[in-house]
Amino acid sequence: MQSSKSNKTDAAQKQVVSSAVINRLPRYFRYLRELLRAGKTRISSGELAKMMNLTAPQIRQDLNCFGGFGQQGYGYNVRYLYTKISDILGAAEGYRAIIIGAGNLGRALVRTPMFAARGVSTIAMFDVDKNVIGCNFSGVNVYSMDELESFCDENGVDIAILTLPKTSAKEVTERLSTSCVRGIWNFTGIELGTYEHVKIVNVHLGDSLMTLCYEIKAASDSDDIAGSDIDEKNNETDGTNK
Amino acid sequence: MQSSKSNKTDAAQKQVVSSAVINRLPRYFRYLRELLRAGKTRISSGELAKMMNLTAPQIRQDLNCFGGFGQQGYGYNVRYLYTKISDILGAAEGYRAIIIGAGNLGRALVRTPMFAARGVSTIAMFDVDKNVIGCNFSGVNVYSMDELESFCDENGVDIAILTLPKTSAKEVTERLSTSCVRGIWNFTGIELGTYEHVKIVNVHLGDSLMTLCYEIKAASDSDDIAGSDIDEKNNETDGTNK
DNA sequence: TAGATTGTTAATCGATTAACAATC
DNA sequence: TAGATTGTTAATCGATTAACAATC
Repeated sequence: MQSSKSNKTDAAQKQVVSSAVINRLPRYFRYLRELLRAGKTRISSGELAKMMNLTAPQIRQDLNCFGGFGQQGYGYNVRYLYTKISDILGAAEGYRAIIIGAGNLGRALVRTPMFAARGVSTIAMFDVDKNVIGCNFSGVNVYSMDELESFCDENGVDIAILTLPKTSAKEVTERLSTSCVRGIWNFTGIELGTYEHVKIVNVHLGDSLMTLCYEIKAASDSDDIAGSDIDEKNNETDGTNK
Repeated sequence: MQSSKSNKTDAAQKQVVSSAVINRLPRYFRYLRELLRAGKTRISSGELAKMMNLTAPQIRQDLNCFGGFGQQGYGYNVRYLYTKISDILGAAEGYRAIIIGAGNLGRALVRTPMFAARGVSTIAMFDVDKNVIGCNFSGVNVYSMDELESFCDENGVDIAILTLPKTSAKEVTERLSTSCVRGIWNFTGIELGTYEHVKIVNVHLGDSLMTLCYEIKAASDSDDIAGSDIDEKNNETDGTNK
């Protein structure tokens, strides 16, 4: 059923893929999973574009950065495309993650199915609080921070999730930078600097909150100016945080 | 000390400000707050550009969408610029927020200084669990979901923060859509649809996690290809989630 | 075959960067 | 005044959209 022709994912990518494209991939992943769940087997770029508030040629351009995943006259096979996008995003790598900071945020995260859905397994939590060390949340044990390095070495940890107080974030990052950890998912809100062997992705919840405040303000501002349509065009976004 | 000349924030903006610019504003806000904290009184576009991994003309262009905040030969007054950006983003509006869902995530959020730093006050939490209703977290009371509409009406709630299970998200959103609430900050990971009078900003933590997975994978891929510098250029970002 | 829809090139649009006159 | 740095226009670059031939 699937085109056996030129599959560019196996070969090196033609050119550097722009970050505009990369940033859309997790959204494709999300919508495709939803389609899969809904039992849809095929989809055209036009249909998907309508769902996602994009244009059909944009979707075709994006996907063609990685390979010819569709079929002329047919469209895209949902399951096939989903697995391809998963591969591109590294969801098939089976990354192992630890959560550093077993407070409310850490506990909230460990319970979500988000990790499993993306091929990431949360194998441990760490904390400094003796009352929390030894506890178990959703089947994940809390270890002492003293065991951080040895645990990482022994278990081949790929990702560290920082849900600890700002004050100790920098110090912990330094410790991680010399471990086998390859990525840090940073919820502390502070900048951690750059490290050669560790990728850092920051979650700036405050930025997101401010975006909401801005949109509320902009909406009421344009209400005030009777007949004005300033910024109304922004309303046609789907509210996704870019 | 400050230029008394053309201040465009008071008047209507010349033209629609692009979303590329809007999305950078919370970052400016963050860096300026940091500069303020560090006691810096003035900064040039060049200095700020270096800090933020942008270019100087880009910063000047961005800021000039809203007004002439700087002074030739001097640069920008940090405090003045900070208050201007705050105003543009609506941090001076004094928005009132409620947190719907007093689980771990809700409790983690209510404790952060994020809200106060952005002029938002969290005035209540809501939950369906009788064991949680009546509790108090960081000085914020948990109310029954039955009281949602009446509380919003009586207290002029602007923002609802959804930290409840996916399953009830849609129903609660419907209820909110006919209230005075003007913005929803959605942590549930599902799409809530669009409403005429309510702005929705989604926090897709899963997307952010996938970005990290992609970067880890891309880094190890380019290691594999000896001598190749594919995608290495992406390393010069500051890791900020766009 | 006819219809549909992709993959891909060319055209357009928008955002970033360069340059420089204005001016503090 | 001289030096510095903004505000702003013009040039470049990159991303999106339009168009269409290829082909399932």
